[in-house]
Amino acid sequence: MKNNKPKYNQIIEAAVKVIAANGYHGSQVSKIAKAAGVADGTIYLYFKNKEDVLVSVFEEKMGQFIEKIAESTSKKQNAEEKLRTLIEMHFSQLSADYDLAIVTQLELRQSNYALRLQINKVLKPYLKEIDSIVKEGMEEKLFRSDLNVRLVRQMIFGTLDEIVTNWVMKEQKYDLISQVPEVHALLTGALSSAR
Amino acid sequence: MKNNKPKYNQIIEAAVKVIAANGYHGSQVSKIAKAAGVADGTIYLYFKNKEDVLVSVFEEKMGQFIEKIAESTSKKQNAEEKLRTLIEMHFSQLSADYDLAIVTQLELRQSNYALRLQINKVLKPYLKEIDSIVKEGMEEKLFRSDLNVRLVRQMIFGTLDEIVTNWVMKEQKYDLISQVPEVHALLTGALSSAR
Amino acid sequence: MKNNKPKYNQIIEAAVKVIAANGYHGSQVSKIAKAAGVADGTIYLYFKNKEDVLVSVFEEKMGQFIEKIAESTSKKQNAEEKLRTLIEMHFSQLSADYDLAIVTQLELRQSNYALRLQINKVLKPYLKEIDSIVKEGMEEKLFRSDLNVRLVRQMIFGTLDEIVTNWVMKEQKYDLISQVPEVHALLTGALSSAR
Amino acid sequence: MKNNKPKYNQIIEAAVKVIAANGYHGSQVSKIAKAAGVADGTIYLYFKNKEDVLVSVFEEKMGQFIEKIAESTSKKQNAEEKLRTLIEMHFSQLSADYDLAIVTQLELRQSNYALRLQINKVLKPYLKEIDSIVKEGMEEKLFRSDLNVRLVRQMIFGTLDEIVTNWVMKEQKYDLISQVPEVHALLTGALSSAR
DNA sequence: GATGAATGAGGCTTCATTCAT
DNA sequence: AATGAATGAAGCCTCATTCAT
Repeated sequence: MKNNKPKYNQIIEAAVKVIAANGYHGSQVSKIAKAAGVADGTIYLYFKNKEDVLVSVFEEKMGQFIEKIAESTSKKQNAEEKLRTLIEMHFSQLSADYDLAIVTQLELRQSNYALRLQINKVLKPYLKEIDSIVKEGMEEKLFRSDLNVRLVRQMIFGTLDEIVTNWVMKEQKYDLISQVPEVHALLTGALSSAR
Repeated sequence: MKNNKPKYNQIIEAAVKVIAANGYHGSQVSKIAKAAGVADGTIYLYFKNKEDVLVSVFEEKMGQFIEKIAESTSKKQNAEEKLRTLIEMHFSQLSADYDLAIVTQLELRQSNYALRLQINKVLKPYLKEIDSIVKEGMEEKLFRSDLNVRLVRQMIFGTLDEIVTNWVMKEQKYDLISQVPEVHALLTGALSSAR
Repeated sequence: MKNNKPKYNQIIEAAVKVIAANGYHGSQVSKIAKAAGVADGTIYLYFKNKEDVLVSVFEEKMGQFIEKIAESTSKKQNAEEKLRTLIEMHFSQLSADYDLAIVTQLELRQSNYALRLQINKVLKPYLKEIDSIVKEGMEEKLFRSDLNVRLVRQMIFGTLDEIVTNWVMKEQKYDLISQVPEVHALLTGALSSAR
Repeated sequence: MKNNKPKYNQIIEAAVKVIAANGYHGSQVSKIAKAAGVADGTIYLYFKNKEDVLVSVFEEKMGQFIEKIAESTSKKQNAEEKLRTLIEMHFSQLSADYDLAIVTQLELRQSNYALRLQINKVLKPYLKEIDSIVKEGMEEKLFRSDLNVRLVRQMIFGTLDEIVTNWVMKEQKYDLISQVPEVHALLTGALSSAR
């Protein structure tokens, strides 16, 4: 797919860099085109409009992001390990690509309501993944059996998201990955059936 | 105070309504002025510019929001009760003013980086309030003594914020306040020293 | 007259200072009012509108300017002396009041066509004064008898005006009054019947 | 050059016409664009902002104006002839393009201080040209050897400028070119070494 | 497929002037 | 006579999108 549409990927990569460097409102189509080494009009051969570029950035990047997390968690044996892996992968991937972290945590959130709905659609599989880990944990009796899955998912995602956003805004002045054990302990503590 | 600056408050109230109805990007100064029943230019007698109106909306509304929470929690005897009250007040206040919920959870987040920094400044006291509840709980031995206060605060705020945002985006199709006990159970479970 | 309308004169004096300090476009009515120690609305009790303030500044200041020149030249015996006195007075008065020089040479020229026509009207008596000196010089046979009075007046006024404007724009880095003899020599050279 | 930048020149020409017809303050960008037969935004492909359009009008037009004068004077043998040619060219060029005369003599002078400084920069070569004629005349002993070149230049430019401005304001009710001999006589009279 | 010059709608802000007190 | 809060018209500029080449 990448080799089939080299321009498409050039534009996606350029968009991430340009948005990370200039912010959402400073990322004009012409700037992205220039960074991608194509003409302005070429963008419109591969994308319906500017919003489509941004949605696609999110789709491509978060698609990979989520895929890798799912892949890693699937290798783990129980819900607690899967949750730890999910946190680890969430933090490590965004740690490894700071441009992407800026774009997903700060810049794309400045988009309008329509784009935000699209973004939510892209996140769906990630949220489903969290849901199934929670359900699995309940079945495994690792987690309390009376958990409200939706609320737990919102807690988990809200917590991770808030932590990463703070880390990005603090300009990564501390290490994100080293927080994994504590975060894992907090979240399993909330869910745990052990008392 | 309200009677001292009637126009100022008219404009703030109008801004909330207009932004809730039209979205951040659909809220032109002229629309806010019209809704407030004043001339466009009058806005600039009370605010430096459009951004200042938006910051002030957040300051005024979140100021009251936070103040009421602090007031209520201060009447409670221990950290667990304080946390429950904080959750209760957070949910009930936004439940009671759906326009405000739309504005704070969805629309004002579309603002530029500068405005977002201002918003963070306004939120500071709320985050401090959470911190002191956590610390109090640790002193009271209700919470584990080895908690990382920053992480816990990010978990609590991230969780509440994500829950409310989802509720707003789902167009309040379910009741927010009835979720308080479960959310409180989850969070205290995460923090609790009891095992 | 000054004692009869103290506010009127306060406003005129304030206008000169404000325009000299802030430039034509930086001199809002409210700034002039503040400098004069009156309310904005008070300006409109003494002047028809802002343009009327500016015209009046010019009228009052240039009225005095011209009057003093006429007074001084009238004491001189012949056209050559009168011309020297006119140059001397023109330069010395503007040298003595740098604010006024800025206002008349630079700032008020940025006004619109209508105001400029008013300004020309105010200058009329000065131009007439020049005319009569030229005519007197011709009668006295000091000047050539075939002079085109209009052209000569334009030469004299254009020369003095250009010299003062340059001096103001150079921020009075040299002395204006010491140029009088040379300027007088040039102009009388142009007019002189002696060959 | 004209064919290389057709839009650029269309806009310059349109600006002269629009300013001559509507005055400096009545010349909105949209009016200039319409007169040039381009979209408003097109202006900004060729000019940084509105001020840049006006500066460019002056640069282009006065550039040609000055070049033609320099070209003509260079063919003359002595300073007196050069001065006559300079006056002739100054008057004839502005006579031939009344729109340009209105723009340079009346409208562009209403511009702000920044634009005026730019205008002065453009005029520099013209003033230098005058200076060198004066110096040449002194070397040729046609002019007095003790002339203050700066003052003489200010006299010459101030005189010509005042004459043209009056002619424009009088709506060209008389012929400008026929005044050349008299003006030349006056100015050479001022400078002449013959006594 | 690729280009990039051209388009044109849309909104924040200033400030001279008014008028109720 | 004096105030000053309120008015509201008016214009520069950006930038997503198109389309002739």
